[in-house]
Amino acid sequence: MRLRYGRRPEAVSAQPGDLALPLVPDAPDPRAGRAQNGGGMAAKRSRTSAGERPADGAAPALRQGQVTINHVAALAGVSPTTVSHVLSGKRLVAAETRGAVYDAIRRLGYRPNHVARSLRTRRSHMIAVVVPDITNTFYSMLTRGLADALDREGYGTYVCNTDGLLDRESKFLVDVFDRGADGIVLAAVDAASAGVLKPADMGVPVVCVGHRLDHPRIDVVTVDDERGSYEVTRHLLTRRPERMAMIQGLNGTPRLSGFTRAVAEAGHALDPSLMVTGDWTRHGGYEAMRQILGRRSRAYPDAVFCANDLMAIGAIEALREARLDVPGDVAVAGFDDVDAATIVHPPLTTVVNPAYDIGVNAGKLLVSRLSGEYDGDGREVGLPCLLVVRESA
Amino acid sequence: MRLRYGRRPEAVSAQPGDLALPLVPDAPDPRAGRAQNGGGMAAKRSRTSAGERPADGAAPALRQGQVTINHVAALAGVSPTTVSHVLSGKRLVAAETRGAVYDAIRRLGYRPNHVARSLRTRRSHMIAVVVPDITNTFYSMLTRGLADALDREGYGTYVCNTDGLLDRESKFLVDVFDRGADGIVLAAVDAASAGVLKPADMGVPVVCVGHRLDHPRIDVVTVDDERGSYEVTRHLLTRRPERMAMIQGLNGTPRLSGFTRAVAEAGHALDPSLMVTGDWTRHGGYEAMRQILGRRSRAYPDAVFCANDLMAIGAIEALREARLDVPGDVAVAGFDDVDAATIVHPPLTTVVNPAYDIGVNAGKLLVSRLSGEYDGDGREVGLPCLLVVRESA
DNA sequence: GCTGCCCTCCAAATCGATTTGTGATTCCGG
DNA sequence: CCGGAATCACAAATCGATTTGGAGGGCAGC
Repeated sequence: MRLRYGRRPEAVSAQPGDLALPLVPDAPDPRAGRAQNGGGMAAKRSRTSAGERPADGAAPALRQGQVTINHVAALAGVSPTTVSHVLSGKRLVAAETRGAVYDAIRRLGYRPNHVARSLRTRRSHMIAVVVPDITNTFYSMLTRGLADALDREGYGTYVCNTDGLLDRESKFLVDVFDRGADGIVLAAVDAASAGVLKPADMGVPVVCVGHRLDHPRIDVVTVDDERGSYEVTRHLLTRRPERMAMIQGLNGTPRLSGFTRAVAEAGHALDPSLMVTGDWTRHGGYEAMRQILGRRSRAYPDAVFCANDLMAIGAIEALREARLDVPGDVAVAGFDDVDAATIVHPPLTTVVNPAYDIGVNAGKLLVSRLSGEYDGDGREVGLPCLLVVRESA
Repeated sequence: MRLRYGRRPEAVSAQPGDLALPLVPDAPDPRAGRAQNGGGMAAKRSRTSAGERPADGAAPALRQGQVTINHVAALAGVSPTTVSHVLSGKRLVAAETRGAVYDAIRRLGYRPNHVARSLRTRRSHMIAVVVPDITNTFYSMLTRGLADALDREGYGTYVCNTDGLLDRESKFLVDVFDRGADGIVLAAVDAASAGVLKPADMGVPVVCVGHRLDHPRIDVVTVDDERGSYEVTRHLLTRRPERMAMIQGLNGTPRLSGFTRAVAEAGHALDPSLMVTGDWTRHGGYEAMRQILGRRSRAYPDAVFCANDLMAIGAIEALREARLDVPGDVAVAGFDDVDAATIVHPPLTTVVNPAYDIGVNAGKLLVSRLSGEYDGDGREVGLPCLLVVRESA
């Protein structure tokens, strides 16, 4: 008759006491629990692996004080297998035994080693987000939304800044893959990086932000930029402007096309000299506006749509310098609705680009694949962007 | 006579060709390389571990297509040990052999599994940064600086947002520890969390931002807030104001004391009703300023120092609403020099808080410990903060 | 020809967990 | 009182790398 389980040995020599994380529990002598449980079958265990090392001189003890599942098993008087099952719940374990295990865990302050677990399960519970620059409000918002969505599900967030450089982008992509990230959110400007395809083909879920990647299993979350710019342009048009201008960003098609569509619908003609390009920065917007104002023909535009708020802010600065009133002389609208949009004077009319929601949705898409709840073709979730009218237009 | 090494077998059945990351190299039949090398000692290897599994029905193949060090070894006709040594350079390997190994690596598209490596070496090459909110420019700047400094050294960055909540802070701290982070940067508001001590005591390097933690081995990077506020206050005093006000932040001593020191030095008296507290946000600054303006006594302050730029911006808004001119009626100064400081009108006089540099320095501190270059007591690096005079004061 | 050393490489143990196949009990109904 | 099902725990293999003691061949010196 075995009287092992449920009879947690009274733990004579389990020194580490009740500390949450014992400082030096290096030798919670595994044999302590063993000796008391009747010495039956448990004693015949003969593996020489960890947890058995008594205190012979050659103790490795690198990051010292590691309490392993073996220590717990020994103290609880069960096998490591059982401890694992108690923890994961993958197989039934008698209530009494379970209690003993939990007790041992508490006494030793055991914390599972995630790395070892990851190796075996091939799950790191970490996802990576690749952005051009976390310093940019849009991306930090996105990252925050993502982190919040993932945190709820027990996933951690790993961040990479590419600065929009293609080589950094692919470098990070393989790095992240090698690190065993469970999923990847790609919000880099140039999502065309061949690097993404590897992880995606290797079975790591990838969700892309913005770009629609031509891959059967990559999810995408987009915002309807085209529609947003269309709406804000239509708003500008209600002021019946004579000359519409636009400061577009480097290779930014959807926002441009929303603008042209609205203008065309209204039957306006577009003066090509009023269509200039900025580099998405505040300074770029400033320069672009100066370029517009410096044209030969003195006919100033009376409404300007900027492809993002930063450039709109720069544009307003240039206009102020030129002693032009906003919105009196020229109306200005932006895109994104960053914090700064309400800090400039006058407050910017713009379109909200729901960065936080994009992050949350990317997270959900990822989680649904990771949990196995979804496993089909690439999906696309499109987020609307709302027009918010303030004083600049 | 052994003719093994240097004689990479001509690889008859190394199907995966030259792909960088073969899609399904599940069975680059390990025995292929083996059979050709003379069948000498190599054949006597009898372990049944990975890489030996032929193609029997029960193939696990979770994240399929993993090329392991064993595959490489087999193809190169050497042992896994040798491959490892080639990769790490920890022991000499004959040039010929090395070539064969590299060749096999290339052909198979082998990439080391970081998780397995971490398990053995106890190094994850990942550090964690714990911040209140990555969305806050100060923290995203800090994170960026940190990431840049670490990236150079081959470390990745893992981000946690605590929202300033103590329980989240400690939760993340143990999470990060369990995940095997090699180091931790703690920039959370309440660095007093007992959670930090665990990792620190367990030998994981920790560097704290701002707070001076009372622990012998925790490095700290601080900025001289007190000095900064002192300087900016002195600047305000050059305008010979009658009534100085300050909007301080929740529990923010150093900035407050710099202010009081400067005021006292100038021989001014402080009206307690002109010392109010905001919650570090723009709205908080707005409310605080309204509180000041709404006092019984009609004597408006003529100079206000705000503990951060966000509150200064809010304060300016409140002043504009009250039709008070900045800096004509009242001068305003902030602290941090965020982007928005130059977007408000008038541009804000402030003190630059070198967030990026803080991050870089935190990274350096960490790296110096991780590389073993330094291993002493906790250090402290203090960064100066520069006064930048613009139009608001 | 023998000893001893150097150069290369290998076998086996190890990191700390999870996963299965299987053995041992107990509980039932027939 | 027996056979089968249900329950519970264990041993051993495994994840993919690193690490260390040692083996074997080649060569020099005596």
